[in-house]
Amino acid sequence: MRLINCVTVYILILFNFMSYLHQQIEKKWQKIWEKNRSHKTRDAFKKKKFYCLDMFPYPSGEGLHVGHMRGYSYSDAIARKKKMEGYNVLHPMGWDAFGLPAENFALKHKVHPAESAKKNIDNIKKQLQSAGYMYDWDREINSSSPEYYKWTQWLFLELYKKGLAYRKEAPINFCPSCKASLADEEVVEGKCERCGTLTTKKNLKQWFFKITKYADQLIDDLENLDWPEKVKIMQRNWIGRSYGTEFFMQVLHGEKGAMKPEKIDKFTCQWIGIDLNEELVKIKVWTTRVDTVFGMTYVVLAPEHPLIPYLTTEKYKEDVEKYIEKTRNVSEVERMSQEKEKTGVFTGSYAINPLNGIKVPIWIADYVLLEYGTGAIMAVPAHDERDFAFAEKYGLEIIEVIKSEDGKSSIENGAFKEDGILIGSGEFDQLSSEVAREKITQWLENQGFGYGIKKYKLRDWLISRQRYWGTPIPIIYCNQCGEIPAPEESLPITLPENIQNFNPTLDGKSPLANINEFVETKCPHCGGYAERETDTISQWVCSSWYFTRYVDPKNSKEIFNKKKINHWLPVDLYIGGVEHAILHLLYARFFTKVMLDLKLIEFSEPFIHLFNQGMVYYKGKKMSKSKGNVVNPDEFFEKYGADSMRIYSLFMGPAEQDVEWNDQGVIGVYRFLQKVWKIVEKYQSTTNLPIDNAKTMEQLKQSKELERLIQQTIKKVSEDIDNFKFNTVISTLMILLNEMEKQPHKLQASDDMMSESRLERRDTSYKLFLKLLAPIAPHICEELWHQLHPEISEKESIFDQPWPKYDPDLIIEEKFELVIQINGKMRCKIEVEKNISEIEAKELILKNEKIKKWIPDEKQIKKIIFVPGRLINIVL
RNA sequence: GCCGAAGUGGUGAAAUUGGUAGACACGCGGGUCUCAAAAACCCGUGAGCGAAAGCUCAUGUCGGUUCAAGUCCGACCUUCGGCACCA
Repeated sequence: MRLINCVTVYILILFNFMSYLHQQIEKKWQKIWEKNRSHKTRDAFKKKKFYCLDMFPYPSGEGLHVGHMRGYSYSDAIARKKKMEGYNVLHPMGWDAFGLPAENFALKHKVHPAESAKKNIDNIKKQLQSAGYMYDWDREINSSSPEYYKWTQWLFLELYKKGLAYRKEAPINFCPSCKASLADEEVVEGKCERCGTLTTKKNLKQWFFKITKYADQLIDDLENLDWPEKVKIMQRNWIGRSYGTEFFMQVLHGEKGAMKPEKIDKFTCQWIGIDLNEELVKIKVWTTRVDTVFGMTYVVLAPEHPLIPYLTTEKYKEDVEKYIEKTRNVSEVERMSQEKEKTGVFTGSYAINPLNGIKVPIWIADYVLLEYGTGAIMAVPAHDERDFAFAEKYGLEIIEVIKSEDGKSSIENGAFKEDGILIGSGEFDQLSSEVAREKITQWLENQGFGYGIKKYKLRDWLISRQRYWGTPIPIIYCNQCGEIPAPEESLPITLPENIQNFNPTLDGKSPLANINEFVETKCPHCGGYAERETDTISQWVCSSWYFTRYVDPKNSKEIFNKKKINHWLPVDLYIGGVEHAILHLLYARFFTKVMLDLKLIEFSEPFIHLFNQGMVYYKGKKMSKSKGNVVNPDEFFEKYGADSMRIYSLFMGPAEQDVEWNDQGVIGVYRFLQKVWKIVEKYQSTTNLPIDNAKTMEQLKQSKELERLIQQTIKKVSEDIDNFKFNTVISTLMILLNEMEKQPHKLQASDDMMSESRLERRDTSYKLFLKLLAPIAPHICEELWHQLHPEISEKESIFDQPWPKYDPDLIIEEKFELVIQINGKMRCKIEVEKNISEIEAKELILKNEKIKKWIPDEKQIKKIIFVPGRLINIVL
């Protein structure tokens, strides 16, 4: 009795000693990996490469939440599997540290943004390290460090030299709360993307990048990318290419032609089509429906159209001025929210339709936008619903010029918008819309009135910000020499660090404008007094090229080494949230195309394969600390370990789908890992037991089945990881583990039913299992791997092991359950040989008692359908 | 308004791409161990009827194609994303 007690105590101690202590194991291996520099990537140009990239985070004070972890866990698992498959893997991480969020955080907490950024980076880095991701920290980059932004400035100058960076005065989106200008892409529903404040329009002289020059390439090259279709569509829509016709119309100011305007700047002239050399001014309109041109009954100009003062007659001057004043004060959102009620005012002038010489009134209305097309439209109320609504309200003429092919169209209930057959269109009558568009455009071209042209919704990218925390724009203004780029050797133009007040100013200037030591400089040309540009560069520019810097992050001589960049890029797999579908991904593609044109690189697209992981919700909402619904991974790391967290974040649901975090869910995978631990421990303790003792036929059969299951698991896990189906990867491994638990005996060479050659091709089930699990649970697998291989040193990692290959011969089942259906309903199943023939199957089932019960009379059988390897269906 | 995605147990979800609906988990119920609890382990778990074998119903709704539909086709409903007076 006492002896038994002693043994029990001993076993208990032993058992406790061997239990799964995730905290110890994870810390242990994180240290060993770091010590051995296991995650360092070396340039091995002959080896096949894999560049696996996460969207770099901005160092928020909130730290990481489990939503971030989800994406990182996917990429880490893939990177690890690729490593085991023999690829040289580049898997770096860095910080998108410049920009408004970081600056706003710093302002709120009254610290210097550089300080808070550093603190936040340290914290997040610690979190990433305790998750055990295999980032090569030697390649860490920080977009706010001078070593980095030197090259942001350098790229700016390269764009400047190419004429792709320019300054102009324009009405730009302005956030009154952030006190900064915003790019179109940063305005969502008329609100600031970051803080949600309603934006206003403000006229400022600003820097732009000529992204419109690449509009066609940016659309066309989407074709060959392995990206989610959704993102491609969003980009296509954002660029918004449409094909149409532009033509000029003569203007009658009262009875005479209108005089040409005196001062309109070059940009605007180009935009709206004013030729200052001509005596009389013309209006340029653009349309995608030139087939409806005979239905034009008026012309509309945008309220900001510069020709308005020259067109408005004395009689209407007051009305027009009032209307323009009114529209100016209406914010974007109000303009949209007014139920699209159309308003407008007549100018008193007329335009002449070049097709039929008919004069039509020129109106002003805010449903026409200056920034799109030419800021002026031909209005065809019969065939455009907006024009229809406007014409009805102001009693303008409606002339029908398109009939549907069946002649049934009617404009009584509104505009007929579809294509059809032309009527009342002179020589173009009876043509289809499609043909008419071509013919009419041709006619306009021949007469010198117009031409066919593409237009885009995309506008040039506004990159200046009136804020402190960003890359200074490397431009100098000299009274004598004008706008001068900073000389390359003067880079980086450093951001002054010792500054008291980095609050944005109200007058639309950057806080840098108040720092004389920064502003005042010498003109690189004449040596005289000059001033620096005080706006900084939007952080979206920093992140438009960061993926190239990882290949050569410490190079101080050039932006990156040519050989390295062309070896490693493009990125093979890019993982991040859909929220960057337009902004970041479009900008990064633009920069890549520019860098190609600058001959810096030899590829035209940055990211071959893009994957957007779904968002993690908590209590039905997006995670946000301010709303108090953040799941902080740190406590879960402590309680369940990084491996459990990683597995659960992959197990929650399909990778591309949004999921809801459930605190209970992680328990399931924690139990799974405990079971893994226990089984391997148990396996080890039975190592010395002679297998032959227990060798019965039943066990042999079982071990053969287990062997088959292992092979099937290798296949399924390998394929599912490649297809991002991690949720089923995990369930497959759970199934295998449950089976292994039932059959704790080992598959060994002494199992004489296995041929020698087959044994050579496989490892024991436990080792195979660990390899399959390793990419998603690296710490526990590394630990158990070493326990199973006491002979190897800590330097040899399970991740240096080759990824398991399955044996196709071993997968095939010899028997299967044949499903017997009657009229398509499953009635019973019988176990049969894998390759049972149709005739054999029929014979077999008709003899079956259960089936006989369902078929009282064999003559009733209409037909029998046999699906080999699956089922047989009897149709009565 | 236009474009896109999705609707399956109490919950997260699987489903060989037209062939056994609900794998794998969470939760819940019952049990073992314990003085007790926790943990762990075992059994059960779509709904309805039945003592049981078993049967019927069930993948947002209504139709259709098919021997066979969660999967394909048509119409509709709901939810979530994106764009939004883009001529």
